[in-house]
Amino acid sequence: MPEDRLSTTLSALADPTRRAILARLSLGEASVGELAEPFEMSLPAVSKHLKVLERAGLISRGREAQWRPCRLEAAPLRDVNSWLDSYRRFWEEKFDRLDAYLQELQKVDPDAEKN
Amino acid sequence: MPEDRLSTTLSALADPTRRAILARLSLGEASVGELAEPFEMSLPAVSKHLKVLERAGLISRGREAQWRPCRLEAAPLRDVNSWLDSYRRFWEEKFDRLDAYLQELQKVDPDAEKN
DNA sequence: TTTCTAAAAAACCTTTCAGTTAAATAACCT
DNA sequence: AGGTTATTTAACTGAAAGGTTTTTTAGAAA
Repeated sequence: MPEDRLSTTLSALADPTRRAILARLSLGEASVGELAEPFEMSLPAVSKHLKVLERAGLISRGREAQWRPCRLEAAPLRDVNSWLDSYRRFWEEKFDRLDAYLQELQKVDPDAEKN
Repeated sequence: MPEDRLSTTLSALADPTRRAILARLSLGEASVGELAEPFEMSLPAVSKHLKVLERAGLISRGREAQWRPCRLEAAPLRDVNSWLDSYRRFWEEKFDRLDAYLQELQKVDPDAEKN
């Protein structure tokens, strides 16, 4: 159902195993077996996770003999980042307000932290 | 089973209806009915989406008479942004390579764009 | 050719998800 | 009290997610 690209990307990222795989791939190419090694999970399960990542364009796969080395493809992450950008001001604003509040506290009772 | 925060956030965001709700809330507080209005979807369905967003900490809800106004809470988005940060160099690197390629093209055939 | 290894596909199971309709809550307004 | 409005809860459905084991495919090596 989530036919739009951003939904596909985000739901691919919404799984800790898949994020761990991406983290591993950020260190360099790896085969399916190498990627599966840290997980207490069958190989086909990892293979499925890789297919999800591939469908989302987050990885690509080559062929070398009987291995299919995976590599990270960051373009969809950039798209997530762009989407996030339109909300950046909200968390920055929040921080500013907290900052202002803390300054206000200091003004009213500069020695509060000593108690 | 104890789902990590980032996974909860990302899977909440992986739905276009929920992202549309957040986009609406970025314009200001709104009641459930107001939020539901643009969608061809029953009200309980929207109510469920709101519960998902609330569980993810992406919205908070007040009480005003029979209305429950929702407002955007951006902190989890900041966390997504932080996570993304460690991958930023990958898409920027990619861009650099494209840039280098384009410069190479110009060097080899400086008049290509005139054709 | 046979055999080993890497990976994917198939078939299946269970849980979660996104939606529905119908009923319950809660606060306001006569 | 009784009725209207806003929202949630309950009960149900169908489809998708995430895992399993078993079977295929593909290439390397013997």
